[in-house]
Amino acid sequence: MSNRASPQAPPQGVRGHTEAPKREPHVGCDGCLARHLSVCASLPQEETRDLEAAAGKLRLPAGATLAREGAPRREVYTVTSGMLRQVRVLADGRRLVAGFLQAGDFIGLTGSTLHRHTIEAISDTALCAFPLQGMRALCERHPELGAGVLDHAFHALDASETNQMALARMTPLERLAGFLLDMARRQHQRGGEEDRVELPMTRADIGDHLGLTVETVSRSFTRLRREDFVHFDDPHHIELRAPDRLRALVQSTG
Amino acid sequence: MSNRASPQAPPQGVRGHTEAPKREPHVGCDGCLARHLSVCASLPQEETRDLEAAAGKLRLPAGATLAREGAPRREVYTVTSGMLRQVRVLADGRRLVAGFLQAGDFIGLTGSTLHRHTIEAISDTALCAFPLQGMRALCERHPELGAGVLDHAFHALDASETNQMALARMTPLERLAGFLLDMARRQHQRGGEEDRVELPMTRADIGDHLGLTVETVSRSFTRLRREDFVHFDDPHHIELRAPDRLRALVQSTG
DNA sequence: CGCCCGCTTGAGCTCGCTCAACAACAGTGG
DNA sequence: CCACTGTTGTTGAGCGAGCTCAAGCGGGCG
Repeated sequence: MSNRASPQAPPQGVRGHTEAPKREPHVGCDGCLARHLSVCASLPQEETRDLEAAAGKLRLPAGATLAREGAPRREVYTVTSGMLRQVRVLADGRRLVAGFLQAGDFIGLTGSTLHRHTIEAISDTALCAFPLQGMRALCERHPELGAGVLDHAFHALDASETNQMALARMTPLERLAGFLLDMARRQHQRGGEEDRVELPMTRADIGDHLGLTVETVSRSFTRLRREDFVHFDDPHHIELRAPDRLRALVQSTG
Repeated sequence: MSNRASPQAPPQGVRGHTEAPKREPHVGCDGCLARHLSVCASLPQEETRDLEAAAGKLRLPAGATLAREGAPRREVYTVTSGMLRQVRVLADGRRLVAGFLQAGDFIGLTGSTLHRHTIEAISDTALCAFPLQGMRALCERHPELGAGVLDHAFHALDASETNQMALARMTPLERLAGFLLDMARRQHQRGGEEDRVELPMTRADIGDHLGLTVETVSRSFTRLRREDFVHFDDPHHIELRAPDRLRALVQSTG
């Protein structure tokens, strides 16, 4: 066996309690913080009426489960705030975190009628929900929307292959450095500070994303800190001290 | 360093000589062996005129390079016969084989104006080529075609994440077993025998796909053979002796 | 207050990598 | 025709990076 099976997350929620996801009517795309990042951006401002009509707003507390691997899909989502993880689990508990979803990210990049991941909120999260049916109709009426979905699929594919390279051929330190740079870039796009990364997920989540154990993730953080690549007191708020030196660590092909 | 850098393939071709790719006029989709598998299948038989008009036929000898990572993209392709590999390389030579392409597979699943992979023919290969421009026009005229591309992107994404799970959390034996089963399934869809797999690629290619060294791939084959999961004399023609026992090895979530 | 969870650190071991050798084979050139 | 060379696949021996096991610390929550 290559890796210890992570202890399964509790079947529901975290911190003992599980609030049910809260549904609210959609309030309009105009003030949406994620609009410029999401598939919705492929539609001009004036043509969001159709979207708004179909959309529902959804709030998930940290630890809540949005969807289970293998369960039927009824909706697609756009994340407006917070963070979620997409998880696949083997029968014996070995876990892969396929990705972390943030504002603007799209949930529903599959042709399957079933969910391909279990999707869990890491922090308190808000989403826009669109029924699958309505989505199909919307895409026919607004081809740009379909193009937007395709574009997100292409990006997801590229990210997935980049992570394959990390998993297949890079050292723990390189994987973690690459991960931090990627998260920093994405959070900077979303208005975060350039050299700060928020990591609300646990070290186990990061490990299951990078193909490492918790211990190796922790040790790699310690090494990055000791050599002054990063600084942190709280393990969930990382300051990148030398992004360029970090980039040199990852030495990609560009 | 996690892995030895594979010696770079010769810049052009293999076996000393490199024939230039041969271009021929497209002869029509009717007799195409890959039609039912490819994006072209999303168009009804009668509406292939447009496709045929735009298409060119391309033949590559084994070892030839179709595209280089980072080079500008001008066309998309559908594979009609043979096999190719999609490769990404780091500056120091560490290599990832992102996938093996066979009849019906689509080349061009990216929104980038540049190629995301170096693409090399493993065996003699035939492709249909469509200029990028024409493709856009075709997709607007036939929305089903765009949907077909989206569907291929979804499948590629799923395959990529399945491989991520293998790379992150599975043993060499499990990775190889999963790989053989996947190749067998795909070749069976294409009319191959159910329990035979053709592996024209080298052990190094398989290693760079599964995140292993040549030696470990070879040893894993030997183990599978010793325990009668597979049988082979020629390392490129594998007979699966007990697909069900192999599947049990891979114990997925379904 | 006590328990549990998450993070970190240490000690030791194992599995897959590194290094090395060899056989089989194909292509090359004398 | 055969010696020579380079490539591919296989196997062995040994090593070290990352995993396993174990312990401790701090914070949050009941």
